[in-house]
Amino acid sequence: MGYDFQAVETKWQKMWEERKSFEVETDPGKPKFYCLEMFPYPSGALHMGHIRNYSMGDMLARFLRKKGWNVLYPMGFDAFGMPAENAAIKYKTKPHDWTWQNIEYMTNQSKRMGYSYDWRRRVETCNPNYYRWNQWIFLQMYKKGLVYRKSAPVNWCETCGTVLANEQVVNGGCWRCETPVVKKNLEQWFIKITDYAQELLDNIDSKLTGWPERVRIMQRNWIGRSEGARLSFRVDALDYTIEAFTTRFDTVYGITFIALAPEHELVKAMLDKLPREETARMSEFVARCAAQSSIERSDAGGEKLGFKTPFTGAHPVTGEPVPIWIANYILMDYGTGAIMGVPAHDQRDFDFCRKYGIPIIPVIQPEGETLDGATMTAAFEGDGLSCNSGQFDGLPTQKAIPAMIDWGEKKGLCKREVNFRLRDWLISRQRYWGTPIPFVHCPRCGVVPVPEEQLPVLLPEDVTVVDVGRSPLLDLPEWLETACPVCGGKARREAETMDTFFCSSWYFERYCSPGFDKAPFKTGDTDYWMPVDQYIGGIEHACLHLIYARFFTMFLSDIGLLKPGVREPFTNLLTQGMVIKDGAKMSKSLGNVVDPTEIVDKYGADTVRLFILFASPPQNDLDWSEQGVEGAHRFLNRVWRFVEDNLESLTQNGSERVAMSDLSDSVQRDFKRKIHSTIFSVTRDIDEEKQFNTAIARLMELTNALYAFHPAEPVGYRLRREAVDVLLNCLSPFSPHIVEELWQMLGNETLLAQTPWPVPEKDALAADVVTIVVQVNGKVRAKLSMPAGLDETRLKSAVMDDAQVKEKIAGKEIVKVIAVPDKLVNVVVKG
RNA sequence: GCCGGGAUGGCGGAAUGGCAUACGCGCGGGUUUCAAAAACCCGUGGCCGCAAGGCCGUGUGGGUUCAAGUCCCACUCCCGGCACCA
Repeated sequence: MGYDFQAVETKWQKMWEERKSFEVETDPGKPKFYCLEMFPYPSGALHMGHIRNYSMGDMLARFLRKKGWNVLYPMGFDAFGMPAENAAIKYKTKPHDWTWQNIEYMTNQSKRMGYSYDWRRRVETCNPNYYRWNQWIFLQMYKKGLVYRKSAPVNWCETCGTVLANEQVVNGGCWRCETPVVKKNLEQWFIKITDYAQELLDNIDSKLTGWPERVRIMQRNWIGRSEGARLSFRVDALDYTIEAFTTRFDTVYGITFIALAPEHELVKAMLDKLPREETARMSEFVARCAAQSSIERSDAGGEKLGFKTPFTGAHPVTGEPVPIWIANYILMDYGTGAIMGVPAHDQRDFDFCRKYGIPIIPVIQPEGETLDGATMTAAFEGDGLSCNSGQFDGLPTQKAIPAMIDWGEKKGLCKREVNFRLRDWLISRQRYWGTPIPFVHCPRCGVVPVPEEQLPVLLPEDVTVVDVGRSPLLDLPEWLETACPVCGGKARREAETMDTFFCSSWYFERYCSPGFDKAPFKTGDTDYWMPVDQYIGGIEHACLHLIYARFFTMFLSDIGLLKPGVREPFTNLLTQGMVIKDGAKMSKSLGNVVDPTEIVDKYGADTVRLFILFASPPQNDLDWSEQGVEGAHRFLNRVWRFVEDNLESLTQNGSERVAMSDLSDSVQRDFKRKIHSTIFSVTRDIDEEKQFNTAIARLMELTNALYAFHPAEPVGYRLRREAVDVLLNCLSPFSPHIVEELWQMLGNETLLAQTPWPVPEKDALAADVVTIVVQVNGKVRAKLSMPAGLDETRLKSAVMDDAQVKEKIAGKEIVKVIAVPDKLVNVVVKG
């Protein structure tokens, strides 16, 4: 059916490649535009979500090229990760082989879609020429004091003797043997991303103005800054000072208990001091908390568990003894792992105290109420007037907070502090298929970095993965055993690898100079290309990837690799919605997956690209409909047929334009206007609104107008040729192959991909005649054709003189007449 | 619970406070055909009416305005994020 899209698409893909149409170079003489999509994991094949993402990016890249920008538009693969290890076991292959096979397959899929990437710049993160720079950057971070080791819990299966990723924990058990998963502490590698928390937060307001509001809010919440004070409780019996953070120092007089996280270091010290029986009970409680999954622990509705210790701490202000409890709802990884308990003004503390019979003392009274600790049914967390708070009684909350902290600081009772919800980044993974962490464990010198000149620490490729949990590196003594870079003695390599988010935090800088072997990238290239002007990808990366990449850019700028002005990697961000079918996200488990390759075979890449951009605005979810695909295909056939059927008259009438001023026939003038208003709207929809669906709708309208226009004289034929030129030009970013073929059929020797984007003629945008809507009391009563450009007064009198209008308002008193030039007149009447 | 976003024909969706439903899908009718496919043409929010025309209509209830899908207030439902964060 229709045109031979197979032949056309293959022909032009070959042509673009031969002519190197999309290869770009750093050229400070030209204005640059960096258009980037989130690179895929090479899982086997591109899915519809990828196709949607890349069809948007390619359309923009092609559009911007035609607008005269020097466009960097690259593609690569985020190629390390656990699925390769699973696949290696399943298919009895090697992660390396499986990954590279997928990379080649997916590259070919992309080429078949006609995406205009500069393929010379392809980056694969599993390539040693890439990951050696991961290692190098990691060492720079180490030098700057941003890398540290700390013991942290991992999911552990006793039966398999392995570490499990969060996704491998199913209902609290191992995904293979169902053994309950336990937390086990391991020494792990961390990066101090929290050093950048404040800048990461500040730039959201000042620099990320081209990002969707929703992502900015998500990042703000993720970073989670809160201002407050740190205070301390002296525990003489243990010669220890408990530190706690609070945002409500104004409630300090309402403290009735102290609560520690079960993992708090003081808990261990207590165990040493207590009699045996007490120790047993306490250990048992701590073990019970530890057995709770992190999900149970962090469930707001979950039961609060507490254990009263025989110790007390001194109230920071009054010095009175305050009982110390251990509670499951206190988290070790936020604040200090200890809190001041103020049940009257914190719901969690309130629930805890009601359960365990701890006294409740209100220190804030809401307006028009008097709270009584004995009868309260819920904590009061709002603002009110302080009470039971010494000299601060009667102060409203918003004043009490700063006043009491000022006073506390002067007296040495507390210290202003800012806390972030953002955690340091745990980057070590107990896995094989990743970037080896460039460190060596020496029995004499400790943990020492591999010298830069010895990089890369190569990841052995010829390995057999037998068990997902156990890294094969541990069974490769020839790789594991090495010489200590400091003392030269026998030492062991770090066998853990980096989180793959590390790889994806700077790949866009690598694209600027992909082959460079002296540094991660050439500064001259990044100075020109960075930052990315338009980034496109899924919303699911709103917090992790998009924060890590921002942090990397700040760091690389701090060490002078990126110019100081580049603090943020992505100026504009577009987050596309999911591809939905039958009401759910396409997924293998639901069996509603549509394979892009099959659809491309059936309808061609041009059709798929067009449908996917037409079916919904970019941010929305897209409902997959094969009937919709047929509609898009029908449209392209209509365009093809028009050119083919009228080829003779179209080629005989050259493309020199007819000026608006030379047209007198109203049908011709309207048609000319349709052509130019189409250019205007399509340009605006793509460039400013990022509403690709409406841009395509306008092109469909132009095509409809083209079929409806019947040229009679030579001027008409020239106009029709102008319309076809504009249509093909504006359609080319969306469906690039078919239009290239039609363009050639029309006798052009240039590539449409390199033909400048059309500019609308100003005088072809203004209308001669407009339809004036006439309303009576806000209801449409007539539509009148009027010459354009009448001012308010003349419009009013013209409308009021109209016989039809006179009839509608006959016998009624005119109260008021509102006129909007070229649009509408509303007559307000009474009676 | 908190923070966002949303709700428009049978469906996807369109509408700088100014003609609600552009464009596409689907559906109905027709042309062409031996027949079908493809293509083309016409119609397509609901109700009343032979018609002209009228009334109603953008989740619900109020408000502002000459005029509200659009702005304001309250609510319902759906989606997303965060969630015992001290």
